[in-house]
Amino acid sequence: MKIIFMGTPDFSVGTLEALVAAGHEVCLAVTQPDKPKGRGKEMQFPPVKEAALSHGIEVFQPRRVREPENVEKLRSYQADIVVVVAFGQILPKEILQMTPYGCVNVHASLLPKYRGAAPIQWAILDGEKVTGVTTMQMDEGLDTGDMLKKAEVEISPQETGESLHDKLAAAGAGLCVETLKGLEEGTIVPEKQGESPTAYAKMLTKQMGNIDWTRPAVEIERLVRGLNSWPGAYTHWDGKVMKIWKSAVADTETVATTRDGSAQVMAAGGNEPARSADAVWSVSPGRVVSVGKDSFLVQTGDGLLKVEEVQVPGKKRMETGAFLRGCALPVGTKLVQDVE
RNA sequence: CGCGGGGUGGAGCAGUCUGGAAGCUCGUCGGGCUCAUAACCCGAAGGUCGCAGGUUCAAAUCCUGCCCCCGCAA
Repeated sequence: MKIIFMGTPDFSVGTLEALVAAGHEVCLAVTQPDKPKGRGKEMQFPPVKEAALSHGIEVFQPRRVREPENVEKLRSYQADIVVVVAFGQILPKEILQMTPYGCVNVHASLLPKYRGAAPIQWAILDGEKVTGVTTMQMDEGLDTGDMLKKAEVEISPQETGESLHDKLAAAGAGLCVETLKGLEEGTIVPEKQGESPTAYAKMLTKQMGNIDWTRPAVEIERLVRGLNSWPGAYTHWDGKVMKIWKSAVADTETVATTRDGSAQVMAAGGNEPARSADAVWSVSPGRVVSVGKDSFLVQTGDGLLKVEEVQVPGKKRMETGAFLRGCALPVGTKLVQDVE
C-alpha cells in the first residue's frame, strides 16, 4: 500500500521500518519539528526523521499538521492509508477521512485500557501483569476508535518502562503489518471499544518521579521500574537529588533487628532466628534503617525498600555497593520528598 | 554561547585552593585462622593521575587548548 506515516519518538521507528521491510511504499514521513535538546541546546532530529532519511523517505515537519495548506499537501500524495504511531498531534477530520483506508493507529496498550499518552509506563505503575498493543481505526476521539487487532505482551516482575517500551514497539510493528494485510484482504472485523476501565494514562512528568516515602514499598518499587529510564524516580538526600534506578521490596521474613536496633537483611539460609522487627516499623518513612554491603534499606509507609542502584548529580548510575564504597551513608539518614 | 558537577590501579572515592614520596574503602591473587564463611588476620600484584602543550629545580595539583561522562533546565 501507499502509506503516509506519522510518528515522532523511538517507539514509532520500529513500525516505520517494518512497513518498509514488508514492501509497502512509504511516500511521506510526517514528524514533529526539530527541537533543541540536551546540554548545549543543540538541535536534534526526531528519531522518525533519522529513520526516514536513512530509507530515503521524504520528511515533513509541520508545526501544526491541521493547517489547511498542510492537509492539502498530504492529500496530494494520494496515499491509500495513513499510519499513525505516537505522532504527538491531534488529527482533524479532514485527515482522518482523507484516504481510502483512513487513519490507523498503533497504541501501546490493550484498549480500551490505558488510553492516552503514556500507556506503557502506567501499566507498570498500576502493577498490571499483562499489557499489549492495539491497532485501531482512528476517529475524532482520543484513542477511542474501533479496534482492529491486538497482541498481548507479558509484564515481567523485573520489567522497566524502557524494556516494556521496546517489547511493545516491536510487537506494535508486527501487529501493524498484520493489520494492513488484514485490511487489504478484508478479513478484519473492527470491534467497538467499551468504556475504559482505567484512568486516562496522562503524560509522564519529571515530578512524578519524586518518591513519596509514605506510600507502600511495593508501589514505590513499581514507580522506580515504571519510570526507568525516563523520567526516573528520585528522592533528595543531603540537599541533592538521588535517583533510584533499581530497588526491591525487602522480604520481611529476612529482616531482623540487631542489637543496636537497626534492621539488617539476613543472608538466605542464615541461621539467625528472626527476631521481632517492631523497632523497624516505628521508624518514619524515608529513613535509612540499614546499610549493608551492596544495598541499603529505606522505611516506607508499608514495608522496607531495598535500594540496589542509584545515581547522584555529576555521576553515572551505579550499583549501590559502589556508591557506598565512596560515600558514607549513615543509618538514620533521612531521604525526603521535597527540597525546600 | 542556558546553569552546574566530574574524568586518579578492576569499582567507588580522597588528594588539587596552600606544587615537592600514589592515599582510602572494596575487588582480584597468594597465605593464615575457622566446623565453616560473603567474617577476621598477614602479604602481593595492578595506575601514561582523560589528551596535548606551557610555567617550574619539581605538576594529579598552576596556565592554555581539546576529548569524553553526568545532574539541572528545555
